[in-house]
Amino acid sequence: MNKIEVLIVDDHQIMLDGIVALLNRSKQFEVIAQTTNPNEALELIKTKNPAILITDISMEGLSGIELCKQVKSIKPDVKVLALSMFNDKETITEMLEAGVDGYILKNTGTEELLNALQKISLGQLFFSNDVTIEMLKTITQPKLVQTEPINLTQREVEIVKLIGDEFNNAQIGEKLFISERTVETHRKNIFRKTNTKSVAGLIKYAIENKIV
Amino acid sequence: MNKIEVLIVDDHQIMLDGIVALLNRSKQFEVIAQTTNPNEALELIKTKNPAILITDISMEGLSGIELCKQVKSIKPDVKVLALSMFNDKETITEMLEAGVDGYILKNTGTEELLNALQKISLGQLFFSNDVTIEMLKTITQPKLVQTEPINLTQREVEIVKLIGDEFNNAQIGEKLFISERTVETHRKNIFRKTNTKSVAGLIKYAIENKIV
DNA sequence: ATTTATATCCGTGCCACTACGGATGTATGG
DNA sequence: CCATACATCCGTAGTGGCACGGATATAAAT
Repeated sequence: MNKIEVLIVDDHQIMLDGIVALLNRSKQFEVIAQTTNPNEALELIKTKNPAILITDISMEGLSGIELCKQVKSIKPDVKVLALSMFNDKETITEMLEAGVDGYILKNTGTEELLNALQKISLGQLFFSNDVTIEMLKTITQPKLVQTEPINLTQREVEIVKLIGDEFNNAQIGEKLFISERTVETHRKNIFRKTNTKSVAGLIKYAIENKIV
Repeated sequence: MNKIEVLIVDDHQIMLDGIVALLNRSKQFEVIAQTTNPNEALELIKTKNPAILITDISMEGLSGIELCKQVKSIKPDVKVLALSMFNDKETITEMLEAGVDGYILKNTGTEELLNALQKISLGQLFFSNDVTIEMLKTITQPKLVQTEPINLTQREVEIVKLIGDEFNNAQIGEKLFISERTVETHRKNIFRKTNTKSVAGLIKYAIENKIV
């Protein structure tokens, strides 16, 4: 059975040595190249053609995010595993957009790294638990804000939504089984409450408050 | 070593039997109760106090989503693993919001189920690869819209901004030293180009495209 | 040279929405 | 019991925006 060929880039020499030593003990993976220079890594990928690239995220010269994007554009089949100290939402989101196949934190155990490499080599994705939790927050958080600061009554929120969907007063009346006049009154009250004076302002308010 | 106690609810009897049989062979987990009725499941959780609840998502009477929410509110320590046939974005998002600890697809292998149960019992999260891919889409998709092209001319963008600032046509005309009629024409063209028919839609478009 | 996109301007008529000022019934809470 | 908030409804008057159908000038693209 052939070993899976891995390329590692990390501008911290110690970290780099550590990972290399760890993988050298593995029977499944083989480090075919290593570098502290991300630009050099890009060249190595072209020439050495590894199956997996393990990359640090914050590096001088070329960030892991940029590196990942470039790798994916020139060699889409190369799997990329991001290795980071941080698990902030922004970095994670950017890495995901860059098309990363896995993202693990540097403080996680060695078996986590091997686990990740295994999954990734099978074409699956792998994310550290902490990273998954952050992803979850990104997905659910916007929805949580929704329930917080709304002065509007339930009925008024309904009206706002329908206004947002480009319905006019008559149509809204039909949908809610109320008179067009009532809709007008709600509108009036909504504008007063939201301190807006046109549909433009209202929609901005609605979007800010996640009503639409 | 004590076995981890599991409660299973699935309104498909065959599926239920299958999972129970599978877990009965496991040395790590023990099925302490099973039911096809989600409402009964809720009662069983109160009385039997399992460590993990495995639940189907689409069930008659009480959906897995609602069940999860209720379980988490009365017994926050009970871990919930969702089992579903589908991996659509909406269901996944709803389950995440309900506070689920894991989500796997019914077509995945048995070792995936055991894997998930292990992780979850350790307080971690577990999601099937397909589910993770959907989550990824949810995170990255909204950002992709952002980079989409803007058909509007410079002048039109100015107008849109001013509309967003709640100015009427006359005021916009004053500010830009053009006739109110010209503003109206621009408006007309803007609505056509953005494929919107009211200020509401326009502002939504403007916000999505970062014009406002 | 002609088409296309842009930016400017104009008239007319209609209707949706706004402003203003009411009214009624039902909860909820002090 | 009364005040308050909410949801419902109505009339009148006025106007802002929309539809439709034009026009002119400039610049870039074909």
